[in-house]
Amino acid sequence: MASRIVCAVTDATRRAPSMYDVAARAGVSHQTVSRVLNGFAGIRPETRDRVETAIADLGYRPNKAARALVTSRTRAIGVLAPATTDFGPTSSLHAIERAVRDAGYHPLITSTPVEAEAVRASLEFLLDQSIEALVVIAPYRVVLDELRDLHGDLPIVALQTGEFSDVSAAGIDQVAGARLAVRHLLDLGHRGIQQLAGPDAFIEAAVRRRAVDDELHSHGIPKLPTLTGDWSADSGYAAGALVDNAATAVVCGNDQMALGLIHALTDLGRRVPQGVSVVGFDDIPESAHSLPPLTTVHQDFEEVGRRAVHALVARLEGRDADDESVAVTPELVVRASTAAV
Amino acid sequence: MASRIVCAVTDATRRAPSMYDVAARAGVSHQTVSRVLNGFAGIRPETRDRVETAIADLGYRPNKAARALVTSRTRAIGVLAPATTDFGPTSSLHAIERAVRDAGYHPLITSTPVEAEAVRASLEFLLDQSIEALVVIAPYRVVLDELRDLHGDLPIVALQTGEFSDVSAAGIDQVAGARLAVRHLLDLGHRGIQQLAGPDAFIEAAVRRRAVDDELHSHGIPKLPTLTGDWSADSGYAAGALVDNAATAVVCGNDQMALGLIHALTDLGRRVPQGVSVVGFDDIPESAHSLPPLTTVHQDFEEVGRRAVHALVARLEGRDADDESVAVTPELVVRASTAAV
DNA sequence: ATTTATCGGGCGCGCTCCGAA
DNA sequence: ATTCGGAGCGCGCCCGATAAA
Repeated sequence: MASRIVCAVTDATRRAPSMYDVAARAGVSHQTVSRVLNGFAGIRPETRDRVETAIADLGYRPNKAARALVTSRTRAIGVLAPATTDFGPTSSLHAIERAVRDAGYHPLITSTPVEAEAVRASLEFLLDQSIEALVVIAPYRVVLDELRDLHGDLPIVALQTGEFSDVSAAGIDQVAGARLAVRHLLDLGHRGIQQLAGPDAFIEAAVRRRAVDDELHSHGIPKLPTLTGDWSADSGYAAGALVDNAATAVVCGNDQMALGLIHALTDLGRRVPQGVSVVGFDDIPESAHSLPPLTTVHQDFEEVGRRAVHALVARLEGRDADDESVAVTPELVVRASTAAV
Repeated sequence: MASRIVCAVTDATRRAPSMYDVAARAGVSHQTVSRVLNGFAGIRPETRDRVETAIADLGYRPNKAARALVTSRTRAIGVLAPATTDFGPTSSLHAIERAVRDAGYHPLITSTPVEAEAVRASLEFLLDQSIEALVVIAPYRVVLDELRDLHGDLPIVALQTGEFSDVSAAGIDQVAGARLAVRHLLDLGHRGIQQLAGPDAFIEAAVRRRAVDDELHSHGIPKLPTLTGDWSADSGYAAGALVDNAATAVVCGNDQMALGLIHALTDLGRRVPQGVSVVGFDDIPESAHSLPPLTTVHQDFEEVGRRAVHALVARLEGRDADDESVAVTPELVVRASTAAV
């Protein structure tokens, strides 16, 4: 009893109020408080009122840790996001966080540098927080490799993984995108079509690269050496010097590289689109206002994020996901960086 | 006893192992397990080994909820980030998350649409998770308004708030940035300098706008009507039609608007920089490769994030923050969108 | 006997669930 | 029809126990 009193005094140093404090103030038992908190039926309105005002008066907030402990549920869904400022992953991230929240779960986001070590650490962290599921924005091979070793019973969904199939995935239909870009160039009469691809460490880059090659090949277009960048505008600029003389068009793995490429081409005295047509991939917001405005393959990253979460939550709640792997169809946005040959 | 057994059977359906399971397997008490877990001294190496292999064998992970419950500490730091794909906030976000983690805390990120309702909801969420501190990427007035009503004893730091002073803040020295931009133009001989500012709802936009005005005024430059955009390249494009005929230079509130503006100007037959010089703000990665490459005020968003976290953690741990409000100095990056008049 | 190293038992954190009043 | 008491979730802390020196 003495300790109780001491405790009450110590409380002056602002300990968070507990259920019992609320109960005491409302003149009910802790159980009744719990009931109104969790919206159970069978509470007399008057009692409910008393409890609710007590809650308000005390500024009481249920302790999530205690709840998680007893229910052994956290309702937390981990999100592993690459620590980049790229438009794609970032758009997806916001959409994911939104969708997770809307589904009644708590997103637990980790932004992770793209190296095995860091990915592993982030995964560890998320596991430590006892997440109930995981969504991975995983354009990188490294990330997927780490995922493989994961504890088996954690529902996982991955985004933008190309055709990777060990875990359920959502992404853009890269083959369709590549087709869109190439056909557009073909329609314009181009035959000297070169590719500036993203780094192979990105699964989507590889898929995209192959899809472009295939499409080119199936139309009997002779293959020019494939250029490779690292997604950055700088690398696109560097690639500019290597564009084949026979090329009248270049299809780029993303918009940033396309922008850099156009810059380089211009510096080199080759005009876009008069001399060389350039098509990008992604449709970042700046692309509409580059000079010339960039023709590109639009991808709805937010939609990808949303669908991924829906599939995951469906699985989590036992509902059958309509489809394990969801592919969002890209769209070609024709602007001024491409012209008839 | 019977229930115990039922429980043990039920365990086959994979309940996470507890400390007691580890203890049993290692032939020690739970207390000893706790000790090795928390790196206490006074454990015989041999005992420690036994415990550690038991942990590994079982794949045991301490239950954070239980720990949080008993220590009444979460080591979680909330991060309120705007749900945009803008370069600035995004860079800061990653830097913050990194810094928080490095300081031994857990970042709890919420990305939040920029409206009072959503901000309030995010704040509620974070508070519910009993975070120990909060870092807010708060370029918006709405966000700061919500912050005011917050429970008093939560350490808070805000980023990119202009000169806001109710909470401790970190940001770029906007006045210095504005000065850099204006002086550069002045040095180039410009006298007809117009401003394309960001929306007033963003504190930094307002600060920046006033700083530019002040600088212009103090040099006796006549004021041309200030244009306003919403940060987007589209709004910059729209503003292009409104550029004053007397203007030989425009200083823009960010790079995206500058890009849009240049696009519009070009469409309108005014060349950049020959006809009009344009300077941006931020130095987003694309700016180096726009045509013409953009002269802009570089801001180190990551540094801002890092410093904010350092200040916060210092406060959290009782160490005196060296300085309550930290300002990072911006740099002018001269490229090709500005030229002598 | 008195210290020193090593270990264990019990209590309670705030909550939800179960059975009883 | 409402409300209450008690048990226990997994863990850390306080204190006491044991063996070693």
